[in-house]
Amino acid sequence: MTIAGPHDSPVQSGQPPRWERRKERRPAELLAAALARFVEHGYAGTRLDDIAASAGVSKGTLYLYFPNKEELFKALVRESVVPLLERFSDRLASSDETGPVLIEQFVNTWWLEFGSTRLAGLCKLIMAEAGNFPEVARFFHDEVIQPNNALVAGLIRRGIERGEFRQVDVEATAHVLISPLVLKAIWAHSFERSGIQAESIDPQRMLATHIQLIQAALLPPNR
Amino acid sequence: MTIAGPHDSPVQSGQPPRWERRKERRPAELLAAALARFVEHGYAGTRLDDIAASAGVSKGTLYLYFPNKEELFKALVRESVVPLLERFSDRLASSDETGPVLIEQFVNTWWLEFGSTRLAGLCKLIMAEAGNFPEVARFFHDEVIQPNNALVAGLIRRGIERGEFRQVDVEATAHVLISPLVLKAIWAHSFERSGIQAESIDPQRMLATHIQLIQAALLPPNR
Amino acid sequence: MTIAGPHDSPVQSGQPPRWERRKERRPAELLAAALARFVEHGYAGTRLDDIAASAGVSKGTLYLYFPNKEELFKALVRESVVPLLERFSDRLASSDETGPVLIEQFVNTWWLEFGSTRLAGLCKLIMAEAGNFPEVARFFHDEVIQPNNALVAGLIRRGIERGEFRQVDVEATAHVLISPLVLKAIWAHSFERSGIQAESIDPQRMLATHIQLIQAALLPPNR
Amino acid sequence: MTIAGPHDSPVQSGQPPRWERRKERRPAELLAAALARFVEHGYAGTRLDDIAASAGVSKGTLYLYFPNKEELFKALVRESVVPLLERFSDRLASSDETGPVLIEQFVNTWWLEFGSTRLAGLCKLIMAEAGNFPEVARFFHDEVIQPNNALVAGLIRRGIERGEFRQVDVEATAHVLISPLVLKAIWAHSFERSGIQAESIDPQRMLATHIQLIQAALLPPNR
DNA sequence: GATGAATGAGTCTTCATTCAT
DNA sequence: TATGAATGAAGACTCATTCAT
Repeated sequence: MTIAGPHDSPVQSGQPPRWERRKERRPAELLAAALARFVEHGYAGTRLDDIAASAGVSKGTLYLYFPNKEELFKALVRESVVPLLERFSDRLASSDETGPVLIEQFVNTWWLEFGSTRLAGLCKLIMAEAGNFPEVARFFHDEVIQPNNALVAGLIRRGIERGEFRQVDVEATAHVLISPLVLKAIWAHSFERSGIQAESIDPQRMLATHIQLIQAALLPPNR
Repeated sequence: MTIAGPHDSPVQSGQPPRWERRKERRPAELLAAALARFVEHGYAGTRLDDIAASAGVSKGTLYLYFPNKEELFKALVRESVVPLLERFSDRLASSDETGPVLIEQFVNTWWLEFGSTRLAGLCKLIMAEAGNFPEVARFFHDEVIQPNNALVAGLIRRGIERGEFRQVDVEATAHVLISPLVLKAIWAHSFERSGIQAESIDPQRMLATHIQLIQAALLPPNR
Repeated sequence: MTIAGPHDSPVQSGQPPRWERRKERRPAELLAAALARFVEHGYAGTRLDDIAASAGVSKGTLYLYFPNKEELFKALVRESVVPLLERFSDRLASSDETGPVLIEQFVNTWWLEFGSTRLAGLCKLIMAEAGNFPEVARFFHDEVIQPNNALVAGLIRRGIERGEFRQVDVEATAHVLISPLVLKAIWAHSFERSGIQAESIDPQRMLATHIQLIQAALLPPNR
Repeated sequence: MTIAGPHDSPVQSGQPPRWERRKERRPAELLAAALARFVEHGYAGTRLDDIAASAGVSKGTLYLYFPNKEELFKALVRESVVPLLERFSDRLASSDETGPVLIEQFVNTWWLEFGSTRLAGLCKLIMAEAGNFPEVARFFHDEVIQPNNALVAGLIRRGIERGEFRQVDVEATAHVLISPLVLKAIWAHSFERSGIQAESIDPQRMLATHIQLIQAALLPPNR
């Protein structure tokens, strides 16, 4: 994450540059604190006081970096989205593995790098606030969900073209493929956070099954 | 209690009365209005004034039926859940169709009777508010999600026992089977509500694909 | 207490008149309930709902007899005051006992007929609400307190004239004489109501001492 | 904490700041304003808006110092009581004057330092609200009234032991001695505040008479 | 008359935002 | 910069009052 302050303070000569970096990191720290709070309590349910406290600064400091709560929220989404975008595309697009292997890689990588991180809460958050912040929802959809779907669709389409997968509705299949990942990630930030883990299934176990099922489902009717 | 639509008072011609008594129907009307508002704006983001207005009553009237906002919310969940519980279990459990057909029936019925209704928003709502209302989340999990999972798991297990399905991790497969349904239902109340329907896939199309895929995935390896 | 309704319902011939009296008594019952509530919780702290409930009628019924809360309160004071006015004056003014005996009679009678009754709470109530209802306070002062003081002052003045008491500041002495009675009566509706009775002194004991002290204090410097 | 008068900010010339920090003095100022308002209108009849306005701050500021109206009220009683406690005890307990002189001193001091101050209204207030705040009433009784009674009882008992006073019921006499003081103090915050001063007697005049009477009443029967 | 459901102005309380320090 | 005291608009909730039944 590369969130920089609005001003780059001129480094005093002789000063150890390490301390300057602290100031540059402030906004990112604030956004991290905000993400955690927003995910847990929702937008309206989160007080700026809480965000400030959990970031270890005073309430007023937030206003040095963000003009108001709404902009803080939007910045949060914007900045959090950037790293998501760069994660998979390159890696998977240029891989020369076979379709089934690519699917396995995608599922595992997605979970590892997104589903299991606190960023997954972002997805829940945005869905919950879509009614209040349509532009944010659109932004997230256009920048994250749509590309992600396209990526998966690409994998499947490539597999079909190569004869590794049977003919299916590519877009619909992409949705089906992604759904268990997304839902499990969201789940982790709602029910499972609230101590409801009894019957909850271990993600690895579910993902392994999911991979097997989807691979079997896509097997071409060869022979 | 079935949550009714809002306000259709058969006012006789003449001067319209400033208000009228509807002790019986009121609670359901209020809950219906509350559901719509809560789903759209979240718990904290919804004003009681709005709920009241959208139910066609004044603010004070809400307090005749519910002691406060939180109890209104809990009542909403409680009352909405009851009809959900009775929907599928009986029908599917006693069916004598084959496994693949049962799955198709389940998916279609689930979508028809839950996923495509406004009650689906309840799921999103509760997930969003799980952090603020753990008891509500637990209630919903115990009364709706868990039984639903068990129902699906039962279908799969029966299919395996009958040799209609191959051996799989039953619970994990149930999750995988349900996820696209749930996510699509949630989706409908977030992104798609916000006018983001461009790339959105028609539910029927996705569900049809989902059914095909899961049926294929569960096909026993015989022959 | 002779509180009558605003309308005297014409007695149907043949009807047992006892039942009609019920309706006539309504307002008095309502005022009695109101007095108890107002004394306990103050004017603003008392809900009309409570008064109605404690009188065994519905809220709306109050409005059949009193136009609003304030008028109910004023009626309460007005009606309660009437019996107070007639209590002592005649009896004591026309007595031919000696001064010390009259004082003893006054103290005991006052306590018996006013201080120990629920009407004593009225005094506390009016004092508490004097800031909000100056007219009521003035009314009570002019109709109750002032005459009462005058009565006591008259007793003392007569005693002095007869040589039963020594020369004193008559009005000031009247105040001193009445104060312990009033304060004890008020006390009974505040601290002692709240379960604070531990160190509280039995009224009879205090009054007996009070009588002795005031008699001794007024003893003429005879011999 | 001594409850201070309201607001005398030494604003420098130039543009007056919209508000200024006074973390130290604020609580006392707020309590002073609250006392005045509560005494005049009672607890329920006082709006926090009014207290704030009369303290020269905004409504929200009250909540920086007190969590809610009830706690503000309790803090008011608590803080106001402390100075009362320290007023008389030391002075009178260690005096070596004779009994009659001590009584005169007590009456005059009590009036000067309590009865004639705005704190006297506190007594009326607490009596009026005893029904709604029993704990407050008990606190006030235990911390103020009871010690005060004990102090007076001590004076009388000492006088009896020294032969300066005749044998009397000590506790009852203490009540009788204090009553005119308390009632006059309460009076000043009810009827006399409402412009009913016509027939009201000057406190000095009444207290002088009270002192004479009680001294005469306690005179030992010797000689 | 009597009831109590419905109303809405009025209060308490919260919290995003400002600004003196 | 950073702080946190102060603000005031907004929202939850109450309750005197009205009015359909």
